[in-house]
Formats: sequence, C-alpha cells, structure tokens
Amino acid sequence: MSHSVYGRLMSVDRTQVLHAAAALLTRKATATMDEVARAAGIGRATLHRHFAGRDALVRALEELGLQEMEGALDRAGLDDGPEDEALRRLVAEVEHVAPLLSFLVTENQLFEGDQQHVGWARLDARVSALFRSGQESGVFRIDLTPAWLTEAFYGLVGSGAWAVQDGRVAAKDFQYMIAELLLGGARRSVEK
Amino acid sequence: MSHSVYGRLMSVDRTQVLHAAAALLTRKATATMDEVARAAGIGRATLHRHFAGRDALVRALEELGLQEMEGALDRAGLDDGPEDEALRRLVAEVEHVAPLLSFLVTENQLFEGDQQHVGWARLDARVSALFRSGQESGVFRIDLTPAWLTEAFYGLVGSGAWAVQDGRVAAKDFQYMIAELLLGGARRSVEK
DNA sequence: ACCGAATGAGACATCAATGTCTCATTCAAT
DNA sequence: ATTGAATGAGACATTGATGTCTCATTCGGT
Repeated sequence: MSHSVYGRLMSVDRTQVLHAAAALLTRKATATMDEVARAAGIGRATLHRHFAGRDALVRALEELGLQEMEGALDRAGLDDGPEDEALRRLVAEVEHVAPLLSFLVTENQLFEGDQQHVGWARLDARVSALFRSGQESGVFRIDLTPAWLTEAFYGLVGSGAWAVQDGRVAAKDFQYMIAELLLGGARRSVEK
Repeated sequence: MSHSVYGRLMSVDRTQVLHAAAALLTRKATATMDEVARAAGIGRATLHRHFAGRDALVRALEELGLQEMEGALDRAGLDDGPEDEALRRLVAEVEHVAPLLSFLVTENQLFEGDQQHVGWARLDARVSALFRSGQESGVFRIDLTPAWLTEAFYGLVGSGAWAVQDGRVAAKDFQYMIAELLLGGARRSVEK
C-alpha cells in the first residue's frame, strides 16, 4: 500500500500542471482549457478531472501561488540581517514561483466583488514590512513608499520571468538582474 | 460642412474607447465585449460598429499603442542631454499611455506565429538604444544589459499604472516613483 | 503476469459569447 | 424646426468553448 503522498495514486503532478498553466495564462489569458491542457502535457479530459472548470483552475492557481509565496517568504528569513541582503534572498527564493506570481498579480479577475483577497493582503504586508523595516534601519531610502517598492518588486519579478522565458535574459542572471536593479537602479553610482 | 477631423461625424471618441478598453483588459483579459463596451461607456452594438470583433479591437489597441509610444519617444527627445534626464522625460511622456502599454506588453496573443511584431521591435530598439547610449557615456551601469533595462522599464511603468489605478500610489507621484526606482534603486546611496 | 486506477482521444449536449440585424431615440448641423 | 447620421437596446442565429460521458490503452503496484 504505497499509495502516494496524499492517498491517491499519483500520475499527473498537480503542481507541475498548475505551473505550466500559469506560464501559459500569463501571456495568453484567453487561452482555451484545451490549450492549457496541451501546455501541461496532458489531455483535456484529464485536466477536467483535476479541475472542475476554468474557475476552479484559477482558484487552484491562486491557492498554490499564495502557498508557494508564503513558503518563499519563510525560507528567505526576512528578519535576519540587513534588509538588502534579505531582499536578495527573497528574490532567489521567488525565482521558481515567478510565472505563478506574475499570473496572480496580473489577473485580478480573482478579486470577486471589490475587496482584496485576504491571503494577498498578508503577502503584501510581509513584503511591505521588509521595505519599511529597511527604511527604518537606514538601508533603504525613505522617499519611495513601501507600497510602491512592493508593487515594483512584483513587477520586476514578472518582467524578469518573462525576459528569461523569452530568451532576452539568461536564466542564470535572473536573480542578479532583479536584485541589482531593485536595490541599486540603473544609474552608475558615484560612490559604491 | 464641418464634418470632423476625419470626414465622419464624430460621436464616440475612438481613442477614448481604446484607452478604456486597455485599462479594463489589462486586469481582466477575459472580459466580454459587452463588458468592454460598458467600461467605455458605450453600447455593445456601437462597439461592434467601430471594431469588427475582438481581434479587430486588439489589433486597434496594438496600433494605437505603438503610435502613442512612438510619439512619446519622439517628444522625449532621447538624444538630447544626459541619458538619465532623457529617461525621466520618457517616463513623463509615457505616463498617460501606461495602461495601453501595459496591456500590449502583457498580452502576447498579438504575436501570431512566433515572430515579434515589427513595430514592437522598433520600439524595443529605441528604448534599448537609450540605455546602451547611457552605458557608453558612463551614466548607466554596464552590468545590467540594455535588454533587461528595457524590460524592467516596461514592467515598472505597468506596475506604476496599476498602483495608481488601484490607489496604492498617488497619481502625482507616478513619474517620480518610477524614475527614481529605475535610476537609483531602493538602496540608500552612500554618496549622492 | 495480473489487476485496477488513471489517462488520452473522441463524441456529444449545453451554454455563453459573438456577430448581425432592426427600430426607436438622441443629437449635431443646418 | 427639420434632417440625417449615429447611437442604445434588444432580438436572434451562429459559433466556439465548456462540461460530461464512453471506451480503449497505458502504467504502476502487487
């Protein structure tokens, strides 16, 4: 009785399917369920067996995205050491979640009604807290609000993922490019 | 015979409709034609009279986006003065095109086949050239590729537009937030 | 080698969005 | 005030995606 981790026999990797779906939907949100299935390397019927419909799929993406982001935040250890180094660790941890994060940030069809999802508020708060902490300790400049820095972080991660996926940036440079731009900007420092 | 600028009677402002459509589609790419019409403040029938279908609408968005971006690039005068100041001017010029640009960057359903649209290649080249020029003149750092800086520029403009539209950043801070982050980054400079 | 679960492919009905049309109304120009 | 173009609302047929089902096949566990 070596069922698998969750009691069911495992054939299609739910997580892998969701990551593939996110990668596709980020750049083609109108993609068909059939296209999503193909992109994940499975049949449409199988996709339907795992996710009742498009809504269910999107909600699963949301759930996984939140979960993986929380994990990344945990592993980054944002409370340890200087905030700029913490940010570098966060960028590193976030790399493989990037397409998923990108989809969730972009597609706000999630927010039914007009209130933000609770889980997202938590994430925002954690990232935002890092920037605020950095400002208080004098590591980050104070003329850019934590809210904006958080938003910019999301945006750059998304851009980075896209640039890599599209071949405009080497995958190995992902972390460096994002962290360096976010921390130091494009201008050449007068003093390092 | 005071027809209007283009010979037809003008009732719905084509440009205004497209901007509204872009603003909506950026955050809800699966929006219905009816939703788009409502968002633009017109009826579905009228929307159909101006744009044959969804494809035509998207292609019109593309065309307008390219046109307005080219205009912004022209007005920014990228060849005059230091590149960092040119970049600031570009950010300023790009502000009102932001939602449109954001939609076009995000939705790559445009690129039929696998080749990039010619117009976009031109835009990319112009923005990229600015960063390259800045690197050569010593204004910008050389460890971040022009391609990445270009991508980051798009991403930050999109994030900025989103943050403003969502009320997380004041509209009046749009230019400052983007230009400052892009040029100087989040880290507090040791020396200014 | 056997068995059962899960899959892929395809058929099919359903449903929502789309595209087209009509008609009454509004509005700008005269 | 009159005219004609353009609009909004609604009806309608069409199309394409969706959701469900069946059946043959594959594959992992025993």
